[in-house]
Amino acid sequence: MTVSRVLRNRGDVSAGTRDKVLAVAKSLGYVPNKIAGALASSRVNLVAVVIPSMSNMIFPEVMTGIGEVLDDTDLQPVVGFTNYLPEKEENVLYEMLSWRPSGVIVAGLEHSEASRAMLKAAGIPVVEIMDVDGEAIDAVVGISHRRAGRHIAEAIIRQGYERIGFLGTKMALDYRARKRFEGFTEALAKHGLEVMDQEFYEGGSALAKGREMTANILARSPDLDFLYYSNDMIGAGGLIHCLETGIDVPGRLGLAGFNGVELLEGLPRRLATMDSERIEIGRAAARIIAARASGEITEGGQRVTMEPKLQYGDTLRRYKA
Amino acid sequence: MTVSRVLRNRGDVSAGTRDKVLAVAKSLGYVPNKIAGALASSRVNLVAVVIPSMSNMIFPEVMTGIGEVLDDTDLQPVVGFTNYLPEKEENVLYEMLSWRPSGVIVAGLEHSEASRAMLKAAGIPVVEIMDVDGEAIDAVVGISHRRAGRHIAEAIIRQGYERIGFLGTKMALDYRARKRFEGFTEALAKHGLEVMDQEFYEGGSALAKGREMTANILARSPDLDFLYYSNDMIGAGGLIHCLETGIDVPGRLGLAGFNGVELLEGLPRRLATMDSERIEIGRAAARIIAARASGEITEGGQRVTMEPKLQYGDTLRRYKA
DNA sequence: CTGAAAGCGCTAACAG
DNA sequence: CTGTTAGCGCTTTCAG
Repeated sequence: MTVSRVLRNRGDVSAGTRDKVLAVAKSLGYVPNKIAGALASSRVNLVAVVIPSMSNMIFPEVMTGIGEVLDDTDLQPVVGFTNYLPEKEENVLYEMLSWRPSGVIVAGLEHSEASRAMLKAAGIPVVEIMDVDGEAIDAVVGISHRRAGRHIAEAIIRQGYERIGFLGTKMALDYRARKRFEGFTEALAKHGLEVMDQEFYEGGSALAKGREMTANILARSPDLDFLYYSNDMIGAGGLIHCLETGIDVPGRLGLAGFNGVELLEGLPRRLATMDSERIEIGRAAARIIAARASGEITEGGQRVTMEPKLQYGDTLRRYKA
Repeated sequence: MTVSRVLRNRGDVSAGTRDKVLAVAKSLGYVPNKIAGALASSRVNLVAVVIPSMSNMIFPEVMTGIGEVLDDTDLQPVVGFTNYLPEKEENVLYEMLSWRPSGVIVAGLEHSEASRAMLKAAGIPVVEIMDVDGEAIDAVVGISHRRAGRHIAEAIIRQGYERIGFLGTKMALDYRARKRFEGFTEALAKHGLEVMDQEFYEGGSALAKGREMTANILARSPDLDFLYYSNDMIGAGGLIHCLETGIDVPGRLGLAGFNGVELLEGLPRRLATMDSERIEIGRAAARIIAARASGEITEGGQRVTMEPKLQYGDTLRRYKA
């Protein structure tokens, strides 16, 4: 039909006919059927976004970044949650790929063989996000968590701390947290140091857990002079504990977290942290998908490595700069 | 083909043929094309979720609830963001409805005429969430924000506070915040009281803004004896300000927020608040969609009103209970 | 510039 | 139990 041409303002149609069609369409409350359209044209304006969950404050921000840039295109995000479970990821991917999306944005570089195979076979742009330490399927955008861990360890050592404790989550499948930890201990080892005590948690309010864990670890190992937290929320909990119990921070005890969550900016003291560039990662990933979906870019395999800056805040700098 | 039957394990197929088909499908890395399937069967396992944004901590939790229950079904969420803009909502809805989803979950009861018309004409379950104060298109699940505002005002008055200040956001289009405020002032009026001073913000870190606004309003109106915040984050900022400056809370000054964000549970003192039941709202909405999509329930128009409880925390109770 | 016709890859109904 | 057939509502190509 000519109608199709009008609705997609494609091809030459006389102004008269166009107006007529538009009028009728509106009066009928006509909503096109993209399913049929997609089937016929094999073009789908959906972008699959596969992330672990929505409940940890970091992925919502990634989504915000993605949403921002897709907004300027005709692409729409479809989200799926994996709960950090590889089998779940596989299902979700299968499900989503069966809609033949224009691209896939997936968190992490660790996937089951089947997932990798599907992604490779899909023939669409795939952007793995958050992490760059590993082998990518196609494009990647993220930070090096290993490097981030090293980086902070070095800063801690440089400030003269040497009895270091680590507090983190129990998440066995959080590869990024693990890589940070590996980079961290590796850098300590280079200076002949090691983590002297550790404490893990799961579930519950991170802030409260952070207080609790900090109290625990200090009770057990009172001579620690630095606590490295795997995320800012528990770090903030630790900071609150120290403020309440009058521990001299950063003199007697230094603290650092990870993520750079803006949300904590109003605390009495700023926790040392490292920005994980979440929004920017979302934006960059979406930009790659958009550019490739529109044919603006044809090659794949782009690598975008963000360089998170260490923010000393008020809990890491022992010596005046 | 019989193949179709196997892949959807439908109809009677002999075990032998089934296995053969499955084997071939796997070896080929076959991923079905849901577009064609949907077109042929006019069944789509997508649920449209239309929310303002992902950046305010409340919608991610709603998504979590939705994701949780859809997980046990074969339904998948597709999200669209409106940024609190009615025209944007209209576009997003149009876009999503053109995929003929099995249901729509949309935040709020306020929509453009066109949006309402589309939703009504779609012939699929529509669940409006968050708010129940207004006329629904089909099903609703949420809380009464007006009632929540009244409720907290009454509690404040009961505790003997009477010089009350309000701190909130500038969001003209946040109808729910406005309804809370209306309920709040209405209840005050009933007792011959009114809001004595107000302060608004936009953008930035809510915690930091809360501190700043609290300092401002108290500088301007030092005789206020209660501050009601439109959300917990700015409320927490206010609480921190009070703790730092040594203001007696809740003796000389009472504080209350709104939302019940679990995240703040580790603060030195618990802010009075009211749980907005976000996860539960997400779950209930998804349950309605799931039940109706599966034909388990046929009638529409269900109304689920959550009853948020007032949590006194440590900043509202002046008198011993 | 506008119409007609042929599919897109599947499901549903119907025969065998 | 298994094969065949006719669409689903569009886009695309090809004639007018």
